[in-house]
This record gives sequence, C-alpha cells and structure tokens, in this order.
Amino acid sequence: MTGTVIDFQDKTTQILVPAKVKWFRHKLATWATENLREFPWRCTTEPYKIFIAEFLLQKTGAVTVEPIYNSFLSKYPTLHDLAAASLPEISLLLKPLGLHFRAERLHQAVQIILKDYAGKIPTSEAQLLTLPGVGKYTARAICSQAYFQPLAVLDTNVARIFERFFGLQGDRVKSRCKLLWKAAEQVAPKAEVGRWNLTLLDFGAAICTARNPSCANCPLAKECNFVT
DNA sequence: CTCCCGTCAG
DNA sequence: CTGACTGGAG
Repeated sequence: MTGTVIDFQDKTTQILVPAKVKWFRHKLATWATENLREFPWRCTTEPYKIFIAEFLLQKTGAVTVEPIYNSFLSKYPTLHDLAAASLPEISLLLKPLGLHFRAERLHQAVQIILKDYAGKIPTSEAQLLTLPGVGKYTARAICSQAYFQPLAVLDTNVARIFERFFGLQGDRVKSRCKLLWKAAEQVAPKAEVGRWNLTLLDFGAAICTARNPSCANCPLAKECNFVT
C-alpha cells in the first residue's frame, strides 16, 4: 500500500483529504457554470416527471433517453394517465431503450404509488426504495432533484471520477461500493446537492469518460491521481 | 465485436 | 457477491 492509496479498511474516519476535496468541489462547480447539459427533465421539479426520467435513465445514456422521454410524457402526462395504461402499451414505448423488465417494474411501481401513496411520488428515500425497479441510485436521484434533499448519488460516472481523482483503487467496483458511497457523501457540498449530482454526472459523460478521457481539457488534471 | 454499474434474483 | 437483463454506441 503506497501513500497515495486510500485505506479501505478505515470506515470510521474521513477517507479523503479535506483540502483536496475542497479544491475538487470548487473546480467542478466552476466547470458546471459553463457545461451543465440541458434536458427536458432538468427544466422541471415535478416529481412525476423526475421519477419517469430517472427510471428511464437507469443504465441508459441521457441522449438515448431524451426522445423516448418526450413521447412518453406526451402520451402519459400524469401519473394517473400512466396508471391507466396497459403493460404492453408501456413496453412498446420503452422498447428502444432495452432492459425491457423496466417497463414491467414501472407499471407495477405506478400501481403501488396510486394505491398506497394517493398517486403522489413518495418523498423519502426509504419509501422509494420499496418500489419495484427503484434502487439506491434512483431513489436518491429523485429525492435530490424533485425534493431538494441533500442526498448524494453514486453511479458509474461518479464512481469513475472518484476512483481516478482520489486514487481509490483496489478490487472490483462492487467490493468498493461502500467506500465509494462514503466518498460520495463526504465530497458532496452542503447545499444544492441536486445540482452537484448533475455536475458529476455531466463531467463523467463529457470529460472523465470511461474510455479515452479528455485529460488534456480536464480542469482537475493537476491534482488527479489517474495515470493513463 | 465489446462495453455498458442499475436493479434484482439466485 | 455474481451475473442476467437488452439494445445502442463506439
């Protein structure tokens, strides 16, 4: 274990250097002022619309989701409209996105929301997690975007950025999950976590990409642990 | 062709 | 914890 590698065993103390965290936050916040992408689901705080967007965005690129999201919302403008739709109808619309089981989960989740939550999207992470097709990422994404709760998210993009910049390394991503969630929470700012989550997502999609990252254009390069 | 990390089943 | 699920992108 070298000096630059984070100790995964230590779960009780802060795992990242505060000064580096602060620098990271500042650089990314600056980057965000110019580079945040615009999507239809980012122009609303309507919980239903956020819910649909996050559901479709699971493991699916935002650019691919956008046209489907638009036709989905024109066809089912409210949760009530969606609840009245048949599964085959929903499946057909979501087909180009792959991961077909999502249609079924969405269909089920909506029935539960209608029945148990009076047709309102649940407002807590714990409640959202009980819905089929909603895991920790989706639950927190909804809470932070629709309800402005200070909940950090961890997805591929965020994980990749943290691994590279902070030198988090080790075995497979799965076994590092706990550490990465902890890092995500420590790094997130106190305010505007929703915007911060978006910043990380977009930065991962635009600069810190899985393959061929744009290190030459990266505002974080100076302090980044990643070596190509 | 390989890769893609969200969720859930096994 | 591991891997299936799907179709699109590179």
